Amino acid sequence: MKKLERNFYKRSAIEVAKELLGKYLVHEYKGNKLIGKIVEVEAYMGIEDKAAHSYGGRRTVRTEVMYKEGGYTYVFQIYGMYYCVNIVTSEVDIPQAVLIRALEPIEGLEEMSRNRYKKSYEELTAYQKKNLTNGPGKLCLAMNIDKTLNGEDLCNDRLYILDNKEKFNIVYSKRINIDYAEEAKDYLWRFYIEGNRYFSKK
DNA sequence: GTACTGATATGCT
DNA sequence: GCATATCAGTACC
Repeated sequence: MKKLERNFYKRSAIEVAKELLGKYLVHEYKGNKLIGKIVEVEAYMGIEDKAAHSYGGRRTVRTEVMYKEGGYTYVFQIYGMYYCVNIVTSEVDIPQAVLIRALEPIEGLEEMSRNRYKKSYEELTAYQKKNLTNGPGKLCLAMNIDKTLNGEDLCNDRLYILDNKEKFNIVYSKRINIDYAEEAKDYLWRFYIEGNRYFSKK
């Protein structure tokens, strides 16, 4: 499989979001290689999207990286305890991003299990196995993604995405937990792979 | 399986 | 001060 290149990311968040489904997110560190298949995403369309951190052109230390060209990560901390990973898309000064909401664990399950529960994979209950990476905060823990990876270039070798040609149906639905976003909360900007058991929520 | 609660960084008013 | 792009633990079906 081939690593996705810069041009893949330099399009609107909605286009990139749909095409990210089924692709492999890879994190290499300290001799570990963790891989998860992207099964659920949400598009955040920047300036015009009330749900986006960059709505109305808001620009702070936290949101700065979204103003870069596509192909970088935007990692932010939420509720004081958890991280969420986004993929920055589009061009410079167009602050769009795709939130990764769920992964299917592919490689490095033992390491993911230790990152999440401090236990080996064999010791996990069925419930814990299913919950390894099926939510934005959970997958960050499992993949060992934190603030130090904010602004990381996905065209490097530390964190990147592999292409994958797989056929599946894409389900369109409303985004999660953005009730404050008025009319924007009803936009169908959340996409997931139909029938995959590792997505976060109906 | 659902319902409730608490943890607490960042940016806004 | 207050709200948020969340999750785990507990209690109860």
